[in-house]
Amino acid sequence: MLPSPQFLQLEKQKQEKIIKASLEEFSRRGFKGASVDRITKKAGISKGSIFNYFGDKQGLFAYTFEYSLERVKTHIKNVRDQTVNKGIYERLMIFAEEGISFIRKNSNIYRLYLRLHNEADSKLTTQLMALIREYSIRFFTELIEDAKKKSELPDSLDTKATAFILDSVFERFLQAYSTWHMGLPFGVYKAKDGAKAFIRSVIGLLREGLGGV
Amino acid sequence: MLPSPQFLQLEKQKQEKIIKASLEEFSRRGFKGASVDRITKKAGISKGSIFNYFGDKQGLFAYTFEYSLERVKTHIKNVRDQTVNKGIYERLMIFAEEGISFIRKNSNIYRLYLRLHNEADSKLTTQLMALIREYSIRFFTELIEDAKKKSELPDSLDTKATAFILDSVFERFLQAYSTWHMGLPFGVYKAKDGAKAFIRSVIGLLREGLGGV
Amino acid sequence: MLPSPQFLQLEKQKQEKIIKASLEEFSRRGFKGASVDRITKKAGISKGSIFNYFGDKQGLFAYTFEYSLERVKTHIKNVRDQTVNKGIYERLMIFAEEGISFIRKNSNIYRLYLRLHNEADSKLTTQLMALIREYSIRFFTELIEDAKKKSELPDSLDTKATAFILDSVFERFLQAYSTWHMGLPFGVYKAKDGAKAFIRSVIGLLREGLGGV
Amino acid sequence: MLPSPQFLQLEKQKQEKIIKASLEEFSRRGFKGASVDRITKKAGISKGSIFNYFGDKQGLFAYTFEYSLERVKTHIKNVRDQTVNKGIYERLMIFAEEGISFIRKNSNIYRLYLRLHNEADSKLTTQLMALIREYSIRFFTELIEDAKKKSELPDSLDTKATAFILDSVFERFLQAYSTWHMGLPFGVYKAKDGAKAFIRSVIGLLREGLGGV
DNA sequence: GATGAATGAGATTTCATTCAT
DNA sequence: AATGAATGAAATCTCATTCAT
Repeated sequence: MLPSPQFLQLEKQKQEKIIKASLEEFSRRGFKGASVDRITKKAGISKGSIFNYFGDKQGLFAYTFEYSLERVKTHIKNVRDQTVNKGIYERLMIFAEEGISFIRKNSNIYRLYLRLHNEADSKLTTQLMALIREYSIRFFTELIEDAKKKSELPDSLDTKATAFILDSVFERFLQAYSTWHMGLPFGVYKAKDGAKAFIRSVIGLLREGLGGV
Repeated sequence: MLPSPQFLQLEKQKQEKIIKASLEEFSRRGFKGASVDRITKKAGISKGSIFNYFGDKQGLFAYTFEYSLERVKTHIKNVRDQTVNKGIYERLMIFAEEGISFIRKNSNIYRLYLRLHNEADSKLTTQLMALIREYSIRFFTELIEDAKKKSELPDSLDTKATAFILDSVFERFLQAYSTWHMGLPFGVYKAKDGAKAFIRSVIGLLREGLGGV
Repeated sequence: MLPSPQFLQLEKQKQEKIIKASLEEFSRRGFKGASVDRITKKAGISKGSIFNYFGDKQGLFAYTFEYSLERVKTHIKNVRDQTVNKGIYERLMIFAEEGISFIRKNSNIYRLYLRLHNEADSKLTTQLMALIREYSIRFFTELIEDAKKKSELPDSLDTKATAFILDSVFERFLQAYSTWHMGLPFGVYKAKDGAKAFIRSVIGLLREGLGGV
Repeated sequence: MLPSPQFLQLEKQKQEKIIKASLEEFSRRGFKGASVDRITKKAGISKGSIFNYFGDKQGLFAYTFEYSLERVKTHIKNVRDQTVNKGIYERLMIFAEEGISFIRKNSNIYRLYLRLHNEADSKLTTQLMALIREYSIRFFTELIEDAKKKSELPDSLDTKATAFILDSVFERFLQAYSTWHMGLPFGVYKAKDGAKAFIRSVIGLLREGLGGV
């Protein structure tokens, strides 16, 4: 899973150019569909070099994915740490906004994640998927437990079910936001701050409940 | 998107054998990973025929997908019609149970759907994804509007946001249930009726709200 | 080790063209040095076909080798059967003459055999070499035992050592004859019937012994 | 065929390390199969240096081979000189024993020689093979002529044919001894001094003749 | 209309050789 | 003089698609 020392000694700019090309190709075409040839051409390096750096196609994919995952984790950690003093609902709101912002700047990373559903045969992919889901669920679990401690949420709340709901809704929200075809049903997305307003409604609903008999 | 007349003139049994083989291959390996050769062998027909029937690999995939979608639609319609006289929360509960049951019997169809995330660049796949989401959202929208008419849900409820939440949570529930690696975080899935109990908690939470300050 | 049915259904002429091209390439360049591309071009078929027929490069090599070995075995069997009523020394002489004649017509087969020394790592090659040596030694052993039965050779003769000497000398003779660079030291080879005269001397020597104190 | 002055100016120890690594690689994998990378790593020098020293892979091979040949020549010369006062048959026996001993200590050199059969198209290899055979035949010719002078062998003996027989049998003996798969047919090889006893029988047979009508 | 052998573009991967440092 | 990262030609192999039978 480690690239060769040669790769790590490249100037950061070149490293990033390679990762970016790889990320773009894998996120648009999936593992099988991606062409190492296209990646090297996009990255402006030779075919031989990419194999020197990563051993084989799998190695390149694994590194690209881990690199991306690291960026996501860092992003999430940052948001968590910067909102530690705020209330749970405000935190969720900020988390959604920052998620949108992250996806806007890193659309390929999100697409790469969506791809993973696809290659479920390979052990590698299965493990990667498990990593992500675990990480995400754990994040929400911590958020909820923290809120209970601070008496922002009732102690009686079912943590697992709540984490599940939040994870589902937020993942779907970002997914809908990031892929144009998911956004179509929701005109609100087009309006300025439409997304913000929409997620605010959703969070409100989750808080108050749908109600009814 | 239409197979050739020759295909439609085959006896239904043979048609289904072909679709089943195709569904199995595409759902297990994705579009790129699927092998036309394996499909023809599993289906017991010649390589030439499959191209006569569907033009190319894409055509076979498209038809297989549409066929599967039709089955899902029929299933959903049936559940909707059979529960038209029940309350909204009971309907949701039955919908979840029937979803589990459908997936148990048609695991390949659900896997095929998950695969679609993967091939997002091809126009075809994008359109298919849009179809599904639209259909699913529309189903929940109808459910909610019907419940409002019957005064089971308050008129003031934001229909779009509610449909979005329900769609997110239910899709994720079925996804978690159908793929072993998603189920791991939730021990409840292993217990008899664990899934049922869990989704009941989730629906309860959605109804009552998370609460808190 | 069996080629696909498709290959066996080709007209014999085409089959032979392919084997001939393969034999030529492998015998001139060894396994590693041989290029499947060059073979297909020489044989006038497509790259895909050769893999359809033989699975992979190894399969092509194995079949080519077995095909050649079969021809050698048939040749040896024929000579043995046609000389069964002759004396041992006349048989050896005829065996040498027929060996020369076979090599003249099948120089590639002999070169392929010489190549095998080279690829001693691969299990396949090792097994093939063992096959040949065993076959050759067995042939001489039978010849000697037959001669003992007919009282042409003394019963006290050490069969193993004798078979070893005959095998060594005959193999080397054919080797020297077949590769121009081995022939150089022996001017006799150039003269008409020089080879015949030379091997006659050698057989005479083996029969009478070198003598001396 | 000459390495660059830079190579010759290296300390002998380093030169030998390089040749040893090269010999090991070429003798185990043949010319095509050998990897320059592995050689440089084993030798502890850089890839650039090996090309500075020997021009290209062929040059490295040629030098390695000549170096090895020189060691063989020296060995043969030593045995010849140290046995100059002994009888011809005793000399042959010692030659065989010393051959076994040499191969035991220099298995790579012998393997390299066996490899040469393989690369018969390259002019280089062809020339090298010719060198060896010529040298070997000349050695036996000298031995025989010397024995004739000393009246150990009859003047009437056909020198060329005799040299040919001895060369064949001794080469084959060493070959059978050095490669495990050649040794299998001869159980005698396994016993202590089995090889010695066997070659003694063979030499005895050559001296006395096979006999018979 | 059905067949399946033949095709060849394209994929991944290796490795001798070069050349800037 | 030595280094080793970069190169790219060439190798093996796959597989959707065609087309003669």
